[in-house]
Amino acid sequence: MKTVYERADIVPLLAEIFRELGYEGATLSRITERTGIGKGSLYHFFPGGKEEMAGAVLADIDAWFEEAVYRPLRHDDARQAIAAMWTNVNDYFRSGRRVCLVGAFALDDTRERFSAAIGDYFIRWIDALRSALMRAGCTEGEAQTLAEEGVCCIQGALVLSRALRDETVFSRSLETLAKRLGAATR
Amino acid sequence: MKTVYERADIVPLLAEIFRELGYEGATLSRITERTGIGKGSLYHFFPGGKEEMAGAVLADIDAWFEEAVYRPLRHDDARQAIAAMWTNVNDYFRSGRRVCLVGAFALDDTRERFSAAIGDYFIRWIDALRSALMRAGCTEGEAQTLAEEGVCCIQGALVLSRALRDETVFSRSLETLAKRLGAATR
DNA sequence: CAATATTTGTACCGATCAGTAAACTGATAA
DNA sequence: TTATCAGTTTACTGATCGGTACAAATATTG
Repeated sequence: MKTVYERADIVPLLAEIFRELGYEGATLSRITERTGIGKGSLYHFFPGGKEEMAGAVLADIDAWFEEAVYRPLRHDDARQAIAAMWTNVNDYFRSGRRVCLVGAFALDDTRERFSAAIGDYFIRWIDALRSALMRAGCTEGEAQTLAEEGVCCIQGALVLSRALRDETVFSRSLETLAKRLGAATR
Repeated sequence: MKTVYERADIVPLLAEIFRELGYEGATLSRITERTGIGKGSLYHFFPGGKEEMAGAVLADIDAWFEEAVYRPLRHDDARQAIAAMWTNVNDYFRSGRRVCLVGAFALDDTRERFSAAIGDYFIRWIDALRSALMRAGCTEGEAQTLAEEGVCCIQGALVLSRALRDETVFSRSLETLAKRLGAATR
């Protein structure tokens, strides 16, 4: 019996492990242990080792957000895209049970390895949200402040709901946020 | 030449290392390398090893917040204590250049080791802030929401300002937050 | 001063780390 | 059938991991 993978199947598995254990905590042996994928296969797909694995995961996450969140915010109906963001984000982060890997990497030394990817992810999120807010009627300054605040609170809510082991904190924060941004665009 | 430490001198040094490298990233050899304190001394003061070191750091952090933030929020003049919180927190986190170790631990597997300490820290922060808000004139529900939101945004601002390498994000978030809580209490 | 207790430096332990090498498997296709 | 090739398994490397043992150095006390 021998299971055959391709790169695209492995990346989401790696993502979940990095999320749970962090970059330093995700050792090669724990990865093989949790996925059943041997070192040989891992190094076959990611010759650059752990760093390339994490890089691929970050790129995958970025691509998902680009398509599901940023692009709609930039190009679709503004109010609709913002509303979709709340539900997409709540689903994606599993009501706070799942962590934002980009945010987690930003907090420790791992930031130095992936500085560009981490900065980009948040810059583009804030920019996209600001764009939607302006199209929905905010001034540029107001939109910038609210966009920053929105992304900021999402990250904080992930920390807080995990710390308190209370997923209602996350969903509740999103609702409060949705109301505030909604009030500013009508 | 031989330097002699006591436990109380070592804990803040450890704190800075755990902050920068995270729990898994803070290896014994990196600790001795950055502090100049040998393994012999470390295990003399912390027989429980790395886990006891991190525990001592968390207790130290908790004690600082209890005295500088929570107690004033619970017992001193409410408006004054809240105002002091913003400046204390901004200084403590060095305008976002320094990370909240408790929040960082909450994001990965390290949470399992220090679950109680992590939960307590945030519970008590939120409770203390809610107490002050109520004494300043908020209803209980309003105070609870605002307190949660305050702590939540501080954590998010730390993530965001580190990710963007922009400390103005942190200070700006605190100002926005201060205004919102100020408006709710007059 | 001498005796005792505390603190530190060094050498070491087995386990695990990231990474390498190469034999092996199974499918595709000439 | 045979050659090729992507992918897997296994065994291995040297380095580093957290932790221990203990003697040397220093403080403290008598």
